[in-house]
Amino acid sequence: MSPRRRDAEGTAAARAERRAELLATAAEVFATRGYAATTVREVADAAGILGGSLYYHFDSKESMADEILSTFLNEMWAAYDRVLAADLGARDTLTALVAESFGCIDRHRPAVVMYQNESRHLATGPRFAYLTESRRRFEEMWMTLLERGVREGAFRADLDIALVYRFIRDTVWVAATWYQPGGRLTAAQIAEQYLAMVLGGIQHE
Amino acid sequence: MSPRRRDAEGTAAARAERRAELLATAAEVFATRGYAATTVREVADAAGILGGSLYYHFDSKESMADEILSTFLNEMWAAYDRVLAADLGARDTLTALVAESFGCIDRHRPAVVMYQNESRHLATGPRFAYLTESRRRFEEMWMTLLERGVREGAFRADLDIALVYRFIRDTVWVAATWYQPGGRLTAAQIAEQYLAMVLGGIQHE
DNA sequence: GATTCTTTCTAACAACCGTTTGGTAGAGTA
DNA sequence: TACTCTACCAAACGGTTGTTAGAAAGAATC
Repeated sequence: MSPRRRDAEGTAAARAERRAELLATAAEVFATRGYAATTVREVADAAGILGGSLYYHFDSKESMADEILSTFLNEMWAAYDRVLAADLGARDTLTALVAESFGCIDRHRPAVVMYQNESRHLATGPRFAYLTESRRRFEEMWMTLLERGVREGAFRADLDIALVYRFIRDTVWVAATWYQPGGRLTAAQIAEQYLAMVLGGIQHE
Repeated sequence: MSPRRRDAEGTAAARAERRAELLATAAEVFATRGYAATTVREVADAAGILGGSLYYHFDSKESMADEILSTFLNEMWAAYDRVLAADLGARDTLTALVAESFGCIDRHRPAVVMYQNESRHLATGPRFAYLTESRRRFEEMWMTLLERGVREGAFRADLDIALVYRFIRDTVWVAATWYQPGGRLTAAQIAEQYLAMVLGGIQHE
């Protein structure tokens, strides 16, 4: 490994770090003000630079959203795949998936908020086709799990599976809009309470 | 009542009807494409007129959003107030509130979607202060109900009330994003399934 | 049939948007 | 000290935005 090579790697690493820094800032602003309503000048402001300077690091505003969302989704699916590979029973799989989901919210809160609010509009463009594909795979995974759970006798058979799927999906992810890392409850505690609710209901027996 | 007066009332009614028509169109477009991302020309297109013509009926794009949201919230609170006035037990009150909520989604789906997606950003302006007030009152109502339910022994006491509140709030309203009037399930059927899940849980006993 | 009133169109406006271009300060290298 | 490269600034660009003013078409009224 030549010195020239090491330098190139050093600057590449520094560059990637700055990118990640700017993306974190952008995600925060996009999440709080909304992607369409946010100007690149506002993102730059929050990062302490001028609007045009962002274009040294990124091709476009859209490519920022792209990188934010795809990074989050890749990590999410890596976590999900680990759970699925463990090959647990339906109930334990659901528990683990929910726990991982709240973990994702903890680590990628602004990205999850963006996904919730903007994915439907963004997904129309070909660049964001992976959003639609992720959504499809997500639904397939959960529906298969819920059907298996009913077959195994772990879940109630008198509920509409498609409805249960939507309820679980929505409640889990919408938590990103109010969750505060470092708040009263940790992501793990919220996951625990959430599971107690979803599995057992809120009614006193 | 003079003829002149009757005419004035007639045109005022026709005018209000046209307003409502345009607002329904606007709400639909705002809901599907997002408020900030939607141009007034797109709204006008959907209504079959030109962009500038909208300003004969409305002061601004913002005032359209205002009228859409306040109309929905007024009707929602009227329904909620009827439920609260009936003075039922905690469990029946919750059931009735959830049913009314899905009824609101059925009648005001685009407005509910808008409220979900945009209220946070809009509420920063003084014109939309009622959004914040409605949110506060909504939380107060639900928290009071849940606390009463625990006291009465209707609801489990081992759950975090604030979390249960958010859980119920979010799942109910987020249904507006996928609910289709005239679809496989009616609003009442969804409410029924939803209540079965929230009250009893999805786990087989 | 002339007049008025209602609703829409035509045509623009200033402001703002995402983006580009060319320059520059400063650190690293020789 | 001279050169290079990185990260940013300064200033502008064409296009789009919400919005406005005046004209025009058509129905209602007299």
